[in-house]
Amino acid sequence: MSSERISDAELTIMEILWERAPLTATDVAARLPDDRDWSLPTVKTLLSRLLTKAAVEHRADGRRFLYSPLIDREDYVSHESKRLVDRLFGGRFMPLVAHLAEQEKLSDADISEIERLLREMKS
Amino acid sequence: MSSERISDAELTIMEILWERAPLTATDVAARLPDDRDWSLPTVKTLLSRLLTKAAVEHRADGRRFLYSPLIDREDYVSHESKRLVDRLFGGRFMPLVAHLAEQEKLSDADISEIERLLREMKS
DNA sequence: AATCTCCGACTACAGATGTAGTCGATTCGA
DNA sequence: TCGAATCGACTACATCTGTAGTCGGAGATT
Repeated sequence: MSSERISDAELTIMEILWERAPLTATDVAARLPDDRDWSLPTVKTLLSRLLTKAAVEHRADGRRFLYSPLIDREDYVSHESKRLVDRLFGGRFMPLVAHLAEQEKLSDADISEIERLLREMKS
Repeated sequence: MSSERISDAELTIMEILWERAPLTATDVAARLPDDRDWSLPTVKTLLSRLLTKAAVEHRADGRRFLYSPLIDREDYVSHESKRLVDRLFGGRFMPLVAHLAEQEKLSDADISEIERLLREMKS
C-alpha cells in the first residue's frame, strides 16, 4: 500500500522475509542469495530503511528484533506490474503479455501449459 | 543495448524523441506532457545524461544540437519487461500471466486473445 | 566482577536522480 | 553596431540508493 518505492537491494531483503518470517537481522543475512554477499551492517541498514518505509515491522525478542513483512508479496507484485504497464504500455496489460509472448521463445510444451492454465481460468 | 539504466525522468525525454526526432532541446521541452512541467535547464540536463548513457545522440545544427534516440523503443521495452519478469516472476512468463489473470487484469476477451496468439505461435 | 561478544543506533560516503541556476558566447533584431 | 535572446557547458544541491563502519550498551563467559 505505502507508495514508498522499494529499491532493488531492499527487494532482496523482502524476498527473504516473504519466504520465511519472522527473522532476525542475522537470520536475514544468513539467507542472502549467493550473488548478494552483504555485510551484516548493510542488511541492518536495509531493514531499517524498510521499517521507515513501513514495508516491514519488527517486534522485540529479548534484545533482538524479529522482522516481518508488512506488505503482501502479491500486492507488491501487482503494484510493480501495474507501474511497468503504465510506464511502457499505456496502462494496458494485454500489450505486455503479447510483447513477452512474442519475445519469448516458448516451446510447444510451454504453450500448451499456458493454454491449459488459461482454460482453467476462464472457468 | 547499453546497460545503463534510464531513469523515470529520462524516459519522459526518450518518449518524446521516440515519437519524433530529431528535436532540439527547446523542442523537447515544448513537447513535455502536462504533468512534467520542467524548466529548459532540466530538459538539457536530462538530455546530456542520456548522451553520456549513449541512449541518444546529437548532431550540430548551426549552434544548436539536434537530438535523436540511439536505442529502439522496442528494445527498451523488451529489456524492462524482462527485468520485471526476472525480478518478480523468477524469469518465467507463465506466472506473470497467472498473476494477471488472477488479479482480473485480463478480461475473458484478453485471455481469448492470448490463446489466439499462442495458437499462431505454435505454428 | 571483568571481559568478550553481539545488537541496534547512528554515521559515512560515493554515485544516481530530480530539479534547476549561472555564465560566456553567439546570433538576431533594431 | 549594440543590446536582447538563446544556446550549450558547467555548477548546484537535496534525496535516494548501495554499501559499510563505529560505538555504547546489554548479555554471556570465565
